[in-house]
Amino acid sequence: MTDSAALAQSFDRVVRRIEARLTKNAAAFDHEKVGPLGGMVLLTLDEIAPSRIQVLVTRLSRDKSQMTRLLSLLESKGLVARAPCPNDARSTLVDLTDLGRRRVAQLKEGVTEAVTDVLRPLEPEERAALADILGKLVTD
Amino acid sequence: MTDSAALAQSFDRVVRRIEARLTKNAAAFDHEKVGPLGGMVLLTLDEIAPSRIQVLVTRLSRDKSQMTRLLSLLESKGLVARAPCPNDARSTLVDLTDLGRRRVAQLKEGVTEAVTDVLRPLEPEERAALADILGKLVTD
DNA sequence: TATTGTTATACTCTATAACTATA
DNA sequence: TATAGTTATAGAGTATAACAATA
Repeated sequence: MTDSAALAQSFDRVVRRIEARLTKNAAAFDHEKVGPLGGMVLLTLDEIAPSRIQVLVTRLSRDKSQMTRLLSLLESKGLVARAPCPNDARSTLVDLTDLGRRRVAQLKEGVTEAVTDVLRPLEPEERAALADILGKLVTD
Repeated sequence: MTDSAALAQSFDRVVRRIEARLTKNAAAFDHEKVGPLGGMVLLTLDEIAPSRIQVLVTRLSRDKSQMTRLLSLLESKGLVARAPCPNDARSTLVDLTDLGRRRVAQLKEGVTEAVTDVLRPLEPEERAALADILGKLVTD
């Protein structure tokens, strides 16, 4: 049988290793000091912007109040911009600014380096399998 | 090619989903209110106790000061016990108490339920492959 | 009534540095 | 000198509830 609790521990350990490496080298790529969560939001926006805030909340499984605060921070640093949603006056659209796009590129380099480092023990096929399997878990 | 940044995002999303589910149902299994990190430490001790603190620090990739604080909390709740290491007077051995062992059992049920829920989209072989791959990343 | 987003508050987790004791 | 563990502090992340505006 596959022990789910053991799986949770493995997930935690792998993610913590990645986070620790990212934090250690943050000065090299997190020039605006957006932090781990800020980085995730920027990377996500790079894929799906412009995006409604609620979409970010659901996709990243974070609290909406947290997303509000974080977006205000990113906006104050000139990395993202909020605009009213034309289809629904309750909603707000968030998009990357030009500066935001440049920072995302730098962010990606740092993240790629950390992840590559942690995944080094894997064969290319295993890496591909991992990407495939994780992809199936976050389809939406 | 396999995009490492995308992989990091998938990891984050999967782990956050698990964490969110765990938090939501915490009242059902986290009777001592040890929190997510406290749960991880207890699950780890269930596998490798008695263990030196430094081993926990390395294995979980957490800061040693954080581990000190957390262990003091767990000790105050009667879940773990510290004892001097006979081989090295600088070190401290941590072990689960009987109460700690009982709590771990309950914890495992809650974690198993959350992880099983999140991994439901996977076929059994994919689940096994995931466990295998993650296992290769945390060998030590 | 339900949803979107904001504000406020309390709690948990993390990073860093300084310190003591032992190897 | 180096390692194990502790203490202290600041910063980042998270959960919860209450609120205003719109659907």
